[in-house]
Amino acid sequence: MDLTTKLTAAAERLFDRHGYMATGMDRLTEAAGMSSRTLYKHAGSKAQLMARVLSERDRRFMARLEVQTVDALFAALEDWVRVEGTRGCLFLRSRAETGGDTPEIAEAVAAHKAAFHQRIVEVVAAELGRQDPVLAEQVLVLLEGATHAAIYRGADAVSAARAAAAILIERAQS
Amino acid sequence: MDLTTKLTAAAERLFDRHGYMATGMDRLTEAAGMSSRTLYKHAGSKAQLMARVLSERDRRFMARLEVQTVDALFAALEDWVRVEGTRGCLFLRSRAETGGDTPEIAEAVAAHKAAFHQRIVEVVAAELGRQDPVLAEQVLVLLEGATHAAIYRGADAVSAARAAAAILIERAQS
DNA sequence: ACCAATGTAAAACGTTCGTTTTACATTGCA
DNA sequence: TGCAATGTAAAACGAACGTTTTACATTGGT
Repeated sequence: MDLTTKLTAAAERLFDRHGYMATGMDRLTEAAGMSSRTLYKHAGSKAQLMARVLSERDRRFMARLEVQTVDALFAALEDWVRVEGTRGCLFLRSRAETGGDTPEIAEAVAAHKAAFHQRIVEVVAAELGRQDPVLAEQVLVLLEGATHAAIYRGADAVSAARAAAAILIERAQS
Repeated sequence: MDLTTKLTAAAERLFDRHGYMATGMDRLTEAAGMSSRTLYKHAGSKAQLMARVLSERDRRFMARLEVQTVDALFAALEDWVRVEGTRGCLFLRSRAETGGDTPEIAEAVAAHKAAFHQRIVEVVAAELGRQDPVLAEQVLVLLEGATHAAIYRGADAVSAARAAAAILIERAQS
């Protein structure tokens, strides 16, 4: 495996499980199995490393949302939390940890959330055959809520959100 | 104003705006307007201070949720974000920042989220005249989702969630 | 009048932070 | 053959971390 890939994977794991600020670079060199010299050659800085973790995560997450129906969005989220666990949204968390004061991170988060919103708008439009910005906002709230409620309510939160979305969609179709 | 109160208020402001880990104790002494000796007499430690911030916030937040209807829960959240801003849930954020490894914080968060869930169950039961655990879970997801979506979608997220909840309630009543 | 409590100001504690540097080994290509 | 690139190991950088301590001022109650 490529060293940059190995580093990014190790960083994502540690930042996600223990927090961005709480993870020191020495713990990262150990987890990535490389010297700090090599780490900095590939990472640039801690903030740049986090930004790369986020854009990599955006790629993986958004790939799962390439679906045709709203219900499939929630099915995709169910798969995601089964694989990744329920620790909330790494994007919002990393931005909050840094108070929005780290440009690389703030930009990666803004890009992801814009894409996320756009995808939902598209899927809702495809399912209804027309634009419905309010319904899209409600689906976004349900997805965001499922992600964060699952932290302490478990996977039931996701299936409850899924059922709620089905009701809202059905109502909007008739 | 009491020194302990002043300290707790200053700590809540800084922890919420800049993050728990990112806020140093020197910034806290300056914001609270007291020496570090006095600060530590009242705070105990940084983690204990955060725990006190959280239980104080729990008191203020839960007081606003002493309502009779689900719609009033969302009205209360609208008021809350108008006053406190949209930076997400400080409880979930502080637990994530510490990886759940700081017992005082983890316990304060668990206590708050249990009370939050319980309150929703009660309000849903009062409105329907019967228990409905799934609907309660959906309302919880909508409240949690509104809180987090509002970070980047603004207050519209809360009113969208409010409208969605109204539909779910209406459907459950008939 | 005095003692105990409570506060300030500031230095110091040892540790850890993110990052850079020094010195050296390995490897792949011209 | 040899040089440039890429890696390791480890020490060092100054700054900042959470916390404690030293020395001193103010104040309120018996």
